[in-house]
Parts: sequence; C-alpha cells; structure tokens
Amino acid sequence: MAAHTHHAHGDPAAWTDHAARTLAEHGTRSGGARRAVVATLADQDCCASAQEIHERLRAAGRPVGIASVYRSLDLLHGLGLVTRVETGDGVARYEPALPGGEHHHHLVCVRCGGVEAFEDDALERAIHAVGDRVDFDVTAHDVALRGRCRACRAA
Amino acid sequence: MAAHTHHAHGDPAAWTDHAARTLAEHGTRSGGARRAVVATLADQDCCASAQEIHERLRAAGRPVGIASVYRSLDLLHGLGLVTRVETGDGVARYEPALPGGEHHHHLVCVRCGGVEAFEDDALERAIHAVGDRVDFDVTAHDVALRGRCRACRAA
DNA sequence: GCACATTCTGATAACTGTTCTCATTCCCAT
DNA sequence: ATGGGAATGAGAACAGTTATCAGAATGTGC
Ligand SMILES: [Zn+2]
Ligand SMILES: [Zn+2]
Ligand SMILES: [Zn+2]
Ligand SMILES: [Zn+2]
Repeated sequence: MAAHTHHAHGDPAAWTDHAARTLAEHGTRSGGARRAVVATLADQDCCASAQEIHERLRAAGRPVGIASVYRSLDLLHGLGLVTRVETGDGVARYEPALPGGEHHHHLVCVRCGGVEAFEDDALERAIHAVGDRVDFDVTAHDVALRGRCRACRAA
Repeated sequence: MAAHTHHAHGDPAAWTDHAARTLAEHGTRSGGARRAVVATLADQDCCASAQEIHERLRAAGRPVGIASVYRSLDLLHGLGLVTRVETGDGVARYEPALPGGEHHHHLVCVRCGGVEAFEDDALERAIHAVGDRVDFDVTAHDVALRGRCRACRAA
C-alpha cells in the first residue's frame, strides 16, 4: 500500500489515462503544453485557476504559455474532462472530472477566500429530484456554501 | 386586487423600504444615484448585472455613472440587501435579498445563457443539513443547475 | 435659511482575468 | 523523410470591474 493517499477524489493516473484516451478519440494531437496541463490537473485534489496552473508549471521548470493553459482548459472543459468552479471572486477554477461522475462541492470562506471540499449524498439526491421536475435538461450543477472557515471564525 | 402580479418574490415596495431603512441605520446619505439603483433592483424579479442596471437607468432617462452602480451594488451586498449570483459567464449579477430569507436558485442554459428561477424546499433542507455538519460557519449558499432550456433543447 | 463638513457622484484612468492574433514549431499519417 | 495541419507562445486586444479625484449634493448645527 502507498505510504500516503494524497488524492481524495480518485486515482490521478486513471484520470490522466481517461483524459488522454478521450483527447485521442477526438483527433487532437498530443502537444507538450497540453500534456503538462493535464499532468498538473491530475495532481490536484481540488480546483486551481489557470494562472495558478501556469505558475505551478513555471515553478516546476516546464513553463507553458498562458494562452495554452487557457486553451487546454477550455478544450478539456468542452470534452467534460474538467469541471469549472466559480468561487465568487471572478476567477474560474478547474478540477478533474472523474469519468464515474463522483464529485464534490465547495465551502468558500468569505474572509480568507479559502476553499474546502465536501460531499453529501442527500444533497445530490435533492438536486437530482429538482432536475427531474423542472422544464430544463439539466446536465451539471454547482453548489457553493459561503461562510467562515474555522481559522477565520476565531480571528 | 392588482390586475397582475409581476413580482414573484415578494412586494418590491416592501424591499425598497427595508433597504432604505437599513441604509439609513448605517448612516449613509441618500444620493440620487443609489436611490435609482435601489428602485431598479426593486423592479427586478431575478438577477441583473451592473451593466444591465446601468443601461436600464439610462434608457429610463435617469442615467447614473457606471461607477455609482458598482459602488451601490457593493454597498448593498455588504449590508445583505442584495444577493450576488454567478451564472458562470464571468459577470456578477444581483437581485434583491428579501428580509425574510425566502429566495430562489437558478437554472442556467449553457447554450443561450438564459436564466430561470426555481425554489425547492427539499434542496434547502439538504443544504441546511450540510451546513450543520461541516466545520464551517455557513451563512449563504449558491446553487446553479446547468443544462438546456426548452427552446434550446428543440433547436 | 445658511454655512460647513462630509459623503456621494460621475468621468475617466487603471487594473485583472481572459480571449484573440499570428508567426513559428511540432506532430504524425503517409 | 516530408508535407499538411494542429499546437504553441508572445503579445495585443478585450471586457468587467475597481480606483482616482474634482465637483455636486446631503444633512447637521446654528
Ligand atoms: Zn474541488
Ligand atoms: Zn453534486
Ligand atoms: Zn434570481
Ligand atoms: Zn437556497
């Protein structure tokens, strides 16, 4: 068994393979920039902004043009390989979308801007029920709970 | 009885009064620009962007500087008088926050960008239950269901 | 009503995240 | 190996939002 389980939301290698396969099926070529972005995403538990990914790649000695980061994220999002998360500060964040559909939602601290993940089956059922009842073909959903994290509550 | 009930989410005059009272309690002066923004918001069933409000005021013959619109919305949001809604297109939208706490959430069409409102008690209960169980002082929540509206499903 | 301190307002500059442009590089089927 | 086309990266362009600041409006104390 591995000494640590850093990734709470599934095996990153599995998502990487899934992403590579889906990209190949769509006839895209495998360029270095996009591969680097995919690798960085696979290493993320939760959401990261385009600029964070850009910075992380630069720090890792594999700089990628910011335009390529945005392009890659846009393509991956179009193929359903990443989820776009809006935390309310006007920047889009992205996290891997697992093929099985398992996912989490977010707690956003209004003071420090920190983001935590949570999962809740009852919430998912309630959302699904709404989707069934409305005159709308619902394919995705976002939930954000806002408030104060433990640290900011004390401060 | 009124011939039509245009406002699904409470009496606009009541919200206007509530807003005016809260603003007065906070020692703000009553300038014309902010009063106009409050009046426009009171006339909204659902969310509107700063630029939409700006345009609506201009069209109504009561032009207000865009900076004043943003400032007013920011102040109202800080006082809890409006809700900020993120529909995913990178534009912040605002709608009146009723003092009783009754509110709705949104269905966003990924094709045409249209927004519809819905309410669901079971969903609210599920969200409340999550807030009780997490280590986070939850004070607000956003839910957005994404998909295709009836018109765009046909097209 | 009048003077005054303060707030509000609006034009515009500045800023930030994102998208567009285009010349160059790279991938890969042939 | 080569040729056609997709991918890349630097920088310009863009959109929404925020900051700046001089002048107008507000309301309090007289
Ligand atoms: Zn996450
Ligand atoms: Zn969910
Ligand atoms: Zn609404
Ligand atoms: Zn709710």
